[in-house]
Formats: sequence, structure tokens, C-alpha cells
Amino acid sequence: MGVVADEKSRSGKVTIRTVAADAGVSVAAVSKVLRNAYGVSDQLRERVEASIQTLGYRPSTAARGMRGKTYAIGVLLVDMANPFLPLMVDGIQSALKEANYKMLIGVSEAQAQLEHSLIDSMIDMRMDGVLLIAPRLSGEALAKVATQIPTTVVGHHEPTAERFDTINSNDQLGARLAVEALIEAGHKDIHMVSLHSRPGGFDVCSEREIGYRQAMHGAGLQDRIRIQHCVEGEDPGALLSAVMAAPQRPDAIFCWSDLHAVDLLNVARVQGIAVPDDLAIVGYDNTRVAALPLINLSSIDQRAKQMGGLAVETLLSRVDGRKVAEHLQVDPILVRRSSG
Amino acid sequence: MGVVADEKSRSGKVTIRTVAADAGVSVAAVSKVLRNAYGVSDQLRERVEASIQTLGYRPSTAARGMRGKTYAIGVLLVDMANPFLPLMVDGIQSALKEANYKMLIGVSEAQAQLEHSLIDSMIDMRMDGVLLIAPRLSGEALAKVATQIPTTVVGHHEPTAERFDTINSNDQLGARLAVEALIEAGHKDIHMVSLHSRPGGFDVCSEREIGYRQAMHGAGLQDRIRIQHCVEGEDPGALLSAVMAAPQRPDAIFCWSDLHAVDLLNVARVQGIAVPDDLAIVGYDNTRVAALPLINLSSIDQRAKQMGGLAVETLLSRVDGRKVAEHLQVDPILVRRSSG
DNA sequence: CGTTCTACGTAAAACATTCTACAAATGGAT
DNA sequence: ATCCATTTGTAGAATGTTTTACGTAGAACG
Repeated sequence: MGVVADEKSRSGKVTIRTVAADAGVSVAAVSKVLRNAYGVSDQLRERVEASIQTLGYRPSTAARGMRGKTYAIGVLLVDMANPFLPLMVDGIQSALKEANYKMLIGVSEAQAQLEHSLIDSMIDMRMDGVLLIAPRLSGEALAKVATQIPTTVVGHHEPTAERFDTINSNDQLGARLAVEALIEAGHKDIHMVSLHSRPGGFDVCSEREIGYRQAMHGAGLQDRIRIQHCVEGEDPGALLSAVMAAPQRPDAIFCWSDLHAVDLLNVARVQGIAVPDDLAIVGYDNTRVAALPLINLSSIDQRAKQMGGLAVETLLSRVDGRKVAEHLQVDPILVRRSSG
Repeated sequence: MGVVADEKSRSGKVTIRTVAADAGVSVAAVSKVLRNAYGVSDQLRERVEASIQTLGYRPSTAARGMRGKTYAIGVLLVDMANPFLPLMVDGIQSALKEANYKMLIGVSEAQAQLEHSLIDSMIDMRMDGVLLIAPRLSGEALAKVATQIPTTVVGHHEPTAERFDTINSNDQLGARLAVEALIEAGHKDIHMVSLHSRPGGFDVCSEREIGYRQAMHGAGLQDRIRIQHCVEGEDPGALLSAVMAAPQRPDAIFCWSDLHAVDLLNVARVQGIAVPDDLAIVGYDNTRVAALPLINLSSIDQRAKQMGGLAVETLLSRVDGRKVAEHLQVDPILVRRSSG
């Protein structure tokens, strides 16, 4: 439609004014069509859209960021190694796609400083919102971020937070499911392997510990409760030795994460400890590795994809102006395999 | 330093002019300090930097993108499930950090269309360059991208490309190392499991197939060459059955990826095929799972971290104005374990 | 003492969009 | 016809940087 106006045709770049000239309308009109704002006739819309097509115009996110929305959402991951995250990201991606948003990911390597700088970066790019997955930042730091940009946090239990939303797996329930399954199978000395909590205290492990205690209490096993805290990156062999040498040697272990559970399972089998007969193990996250026939680890599935979708829904509603915080939970399920 | 000028203090936002006012200099001077451009005295620099500190000023990437550099690099991943990628990203991240760049990741889920749209998004954000890891895009499509933004591609063998740089593992060498190790261990009927090549044909698997052939030829085993092509997502059980039922039943398999090799290994062990006695297996990527005691898969290590660093170095030199393409390779190494 | 450099700063344009007024056109009611 | 309300489109300010072109002060030089 229309001939490209010569006005700007020398430079190769096609901007909003190139489109306007081509369609024979004002720049503002094109902008309106782009944002499908109020007050454009079908006729105008058609003309403009045709020009956009033929010219292959794409609005500059950078320029957009200076005034309006960028239709970009930043996602912050703690690392890429945890196999739970791809599932989550998958759910986020498809939900965002549906709403016509772009997703850009930052990886913080679990360093609070890098985490800060990435979030700043996302703010500086004028992204429309951020989705923080199991961030290392404290509750206050998160609240501060949330004053600058719409924020939804996943994997951070702080139901009293007012400035940002949280989406979580029901970690108490997950732990209960795991432990109850072990109890049902006749185990009594069930220990838990958890992660050393950070001072902030809103993390998922604390919740899972509560669930573990609940289940143990529920079965009258409260005096057999033992929680072993490990540090990230610690040698699983040493850990297992420690656990097995405990005053009351466990006949089952509930482990906060598949990553550790698989290591544990490996060490156990290598040391000649039969699983599940000598030692039953249930993990968490239902990762790909857990499903391998040689591993075959029972695990709690957090339904990461659903959580991702829910998180997007929540974030976008906040981007759209919701002010009051929402705190939602998704119920996990147990996937039974041969390990426990 | 100095009192904040009232001029703009009503609005909470601190922009470059807030800083300028506070430091008592012009906006341009601040910009100069920011980009450490020519023509600022030590005194001026100090004053400005002090103001930046106290005000907590951060330049808007969006605004920057409209004229100059954004100091942001886009990284495109094909998916997050392949455990090879975190290592790579790690190398990229640390190299970029050193150069004071930010990294934002896009995940394409192996869909060419999404890949396109993410790259466009990165261009639209006026990022300074893109790093494409094993993209699905054709050589032409990549060249087109490269005309719009400095581009370096990893895992795409196209040494004749002129508009973009490529960084690769020496996949021929890697395959030779794997196959030669198997030959050395006395195996003769060594099959290869490869990936169905896409028409474009610049992919890593084709290179590894060449290396496999070279090694077989070198040992006079050319008439025992058998390559089994599989499709992504295919059932490994069926694949292994097919391989083991082949006219010349193999006593060893070289597999293009740990992901498949681990599946293969599992199926083999479950079916009662002893590894490595009945069947030796060597994989590729030296992923975390390969190192698990219960798996213990020999594998080729691509030295992903080094590749990442090299890729960043290359990209940044292009961002800095290099016009002639560079095509570099990193030599992989063999990690021997019990599987072959 | 006048001239010419040089080093340091500045003013203002440019970038590509959104958005707030406002103007013009249309149409219905009187 | 006149008036009012609504719909449709426009001009232009605003956004936060970079960058170009220029001005100025002081030093060095004759």
C-alpha cells in the first residue's frame, strides 16, 4: 500500500515515521494502531497494518522503554544446573507467549550481588516486570525491588509480603506426602536431609522441614525426628556416612532435593547398602535423572509447569495495575518409584 | 557532594540531569565520565563520581540504546534441558562480567520461529551483540541477523561464513578420540549413534560423524562403519534394540551425546547387557550425570567453559569494530570411565 | 602584549517511541 | 440551520541518553 515516502528512505532503518509516511498518516496514528489504543477506525488500522507488513517494521523496544511498555519480562534464575528450572521456565515461556510478551533470562549463579545487578539491569531496560525464581535476596531487598518494578517471586514463602506476589509449591504438603509414603511402607526411623537455611528464613527447605515434622508427629514418631543439614556443594559420601552413623541409624531418608537424593542413592548402592531394603529414599522435584531406570528414585513432583503459568498470570495482572499482593500455592504430588 | 538541586527533586527518579545538577556540571560532562570519554579532568571525574555514588544513579539502558551502547549481550540457547549448556553459560557469564557487560538469555525451545523472535527482541532492545549457541537457524538466516547486530555463533560449523564468527569444539577430533579409545580397548564393531541432521548441514553431528569415519578408516575398520541416526525425543529402548539387532552386532557404541548415551546405558543394563563387557559406550559432553558412580560413562569433554570465554572474547572484539570473520576451534579431551 | 594551541566543558540536536491536548469531521437532535 | 456530542486523527512535548560542534580559559610562544 502506498509508495515509500522519500523523506527518510536514504537511511536503511525503518522507524515509525517510515511507516507513517508510507501509510500516509501521522506518527501518532501508527503508534495508536501498534498499541491498539482507542480511536482508530478499521480503515486506518488496515492501512497501517499493511504498511507495517510490507516494510517489515518492528518497534524499538529501547525507544518504547522511554515512555511506555516494552512487552518484555525478566526472569531471574539462581542457576541453570538445577534440572527443576527448565520445567519451570517452560511453563513461563508458553504462558508469556500467549500474552504476547517476550522473556529474557538472567542467571545469578546464587550470588546476591550478581542477582542485584541483573535485576537492576532488567529495570534499566524498562522491562514490564520481573519473575524471580528462588532468589537469594532477603525479604527487604525484594520489597525494595518491588517498589521499582512489578515483581512476582517463586519459591519464597513470605505470605505477609505486601509489595510483591509469591507463588509456591505447597512444600509442607509435599514433605508430608513423601514422609507419609515412607511411614506407610513400614519405615519408622525416617531422617530428613535438608539444606542449611539462610538467615532470611523464607526458603522452601524450612517449609519442607515443617511438613516432615508434621508427618512424623502424625504417626507418633516425633521422638525419631532427625534433620541433617548440609551445605551446598558438600560431599554426599561424607554426608551419608554421617547419617548412617547417627545414634539411631535411619531406615529411610527424605531428601529435600533430587540432586542430593541421587548422590545419596549412588553412594548407598556403591557402599553396598541395598535400596530400598536397607535404606529407602524419597527425593524432591521429580527430575529427569530420578526417572532413569538405573536410578528410579521416588520423588515429589512440584508441577513446575503449572507454577510457571500461574506465576505469569499473577505477574501480568500486577503489570496491569493490581496493587494488592497475592500469595498462591500449588499442590505437589508424589511419584512412586522403586527407591522408597 | 553538593546539595541536590531542587530542579527535579520532586520526581523520585534520578536521571543524568539530577547528577549533573548535584555535581554542578553539565549533562554532557556526566555522560563523558560515564563512558570515560576524552576530555574530562580528574577533578571533574571525581566530583561526578561522588554524585553518582550518593544519588545511586544508574543510567537507563533503554535511553542508552537510542544512541550509544547498552553494555548488554544477548545469549540464545536452544533449550535449558541439555546439561552441556550451563557449563557454557558459566564461561560466558564470567567472561562478560570481567568486561563489564550484562548477559540476558533467551531460550528458543528449538523452534526456529521463537528463535527468530527472540533475536529480533534482542536487536530491538539495542543489545550490543548476540551469542547464538547451536542455533536452529540456517546459515543464510544467521548471515541476515549478522547484518543487523554483531554476532558470534557457537556450535555451527561454517568456516566460510563472512558476516559472523564461529566458535566450535573440534568435533572431528573429539569423535576420533572416543573411537580410538574404543579401538585401543580391542573393540572392532564400533557403531555410532548420531542425530538426524537438518538440511542446513553445519551441525556438530555431521562433524562427529566425519571424525568417527576417520578413526575407523585409520584402524582399517572402514567396512564396519555403521551410523544409526535417531530423531530427538525418540525412545532409546527401540533404538538400542535396532542397534543390537543390526546385521553386524556392535561391541561398542560411540554416541553423539551423553543424553542419549545415558539412556542407552540404562536400557542396556536393564536388558542384562553387560557394560562394558558386552557393549562398551562412550558419550559426548561429559555431563554431570555421566560422572555419577552408577552411570560412570566415558565421555568427551568439550571444555565448555573455555569455549564460552573464547566466544565472548571474539564477540566483544567484533562489537569493538572488527569486520573480518574469525572461526576458532577448541580441542576437546577424553574422560575415561568404566563404560568404555 | 597579542596570537595560537590545547584541554576542558557546554549547549543543543538526535534517537524512536508514547501520550496529552487539541482540532476536525461526522452525525443526531432540536 | 444550529448546536452539541462523539469519533477520528494530528501536532508536539516528553522521555534519558549520546554525540557533534562549538566556546572559553589558560598556557605557550613569538
